Amino acid sequence: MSAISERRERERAHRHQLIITAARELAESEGWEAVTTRRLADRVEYSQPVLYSHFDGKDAIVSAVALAGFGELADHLRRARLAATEPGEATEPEEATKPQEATKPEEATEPEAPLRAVCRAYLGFATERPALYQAMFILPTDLTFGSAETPPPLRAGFDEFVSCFPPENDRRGLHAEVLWSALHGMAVLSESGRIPPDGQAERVDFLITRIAG
Amino acid sequence: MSAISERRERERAHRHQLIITAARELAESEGWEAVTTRRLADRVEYSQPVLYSHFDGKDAIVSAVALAGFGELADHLRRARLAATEPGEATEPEEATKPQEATKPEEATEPEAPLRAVCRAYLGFATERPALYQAMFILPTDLTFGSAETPPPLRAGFDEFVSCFPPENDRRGLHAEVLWSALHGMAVLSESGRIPPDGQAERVDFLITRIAG
DNA sequence: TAGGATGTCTAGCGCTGCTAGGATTGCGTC
DNA sequence: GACGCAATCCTAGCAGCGCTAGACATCCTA
Repeated sequence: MSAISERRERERAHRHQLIITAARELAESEGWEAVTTRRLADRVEYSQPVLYSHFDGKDAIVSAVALAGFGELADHLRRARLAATEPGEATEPEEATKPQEATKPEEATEPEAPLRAVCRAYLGFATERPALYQAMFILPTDLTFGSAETPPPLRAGFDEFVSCFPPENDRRGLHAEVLWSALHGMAVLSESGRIPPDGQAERVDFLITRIAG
Repeated sequence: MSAISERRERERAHRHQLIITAARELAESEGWEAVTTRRLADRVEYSQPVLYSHFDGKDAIVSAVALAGFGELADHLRRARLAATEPGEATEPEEATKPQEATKPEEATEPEAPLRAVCRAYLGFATERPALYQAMFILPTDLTFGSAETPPPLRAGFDEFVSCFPPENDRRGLHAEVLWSALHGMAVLSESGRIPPDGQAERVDFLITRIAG
């Protein structure tokens, strides 16, 4: 009875992940308004009620996608930052695929290189995965941020911003909050066309010179 | 036939405004998810199809509320800026109600006083009218921003940010974009609890010192 | 006063998120 | 090896959504 229930639990976990993946793919290809419980059930080849045996509702599914997104974002930012601090000395087990926003080698000598790399990586993440970013920051989710039970991935991303500032800076947290706010604002305002999307590089340059100084 | 059709057009315009006002009030008291076409029709004491004789759809109603919001925001920012530049010399026809975020008199001598006043006014606007702000920046609307037919109120608000920087600054536009982005990011991230809402004042202080310098 | 245009409402379509209740499957026990 | 039970899954349906076709009433014009 043990082995059997173990197998079932394994299958259940697999299906749980399948739902999350299907929701994300559907959102990335057709937008979140196309992600309905019926279409999602169709895609995972189960009936609608199965979704509700895994999640409390649609918002919980979006939250699960968003949570995975925060994990990816933290990873993305961390790689960019490490690649910009000490090239070749990264503690990563293997090379893996370097983020597209990796800074050029000569920039690594500048003190604000990690900051620049993280900013570019953040905006790159937002523009390349708009649906995922939307789930993380715009759609209503069940995720709680400020409290004790905040999931680790949510903190990890923010910590990457904090790590861009020297440890002796006793207002790192504040600086990271403002930096994050500015980047998020730039991401969503340019995505919706409220500021010209072309000027993103110029804006982030200006932001870095002012924040880092 | 002229007087009659004029009266009808007047009534129609009045009802048009009534719908917008009702939608806004309903959203501000119960949130946008409570604004359904049925409830809205109930509130204006007409049937549903009447709404569609005034607007192309629900999004268009939200857009109308948002557009009014942009007008109010521009006005709000302008008052704050003028009150901070030259107290008593404002070209306003009358005193009217001064915005709550008006700076203290002694701040008016500082060069970045208008900037500070506008920033505070902006964040005050966002926190005091969350539903309106949501319609303007988060909900899907029909409004177009970057093009030639962009409604004037949408430009007016942005221009207030530009006016915070000296005319000889040839990168005012860029600075305004970054400033706006940062404020918008702070507004939405603190509203959703992603950054602590309490630290807003500290953050805006830091932002101003870095942006103005 | 009849005709016609204008304006409004009733009723309903296809969709949404979500759920109750029954059918089916497969394990554990006698 | 057959049976009872429990877990699993699906069919069918609810209330509500945005939106609209077509009937009805109302009012101005001739």
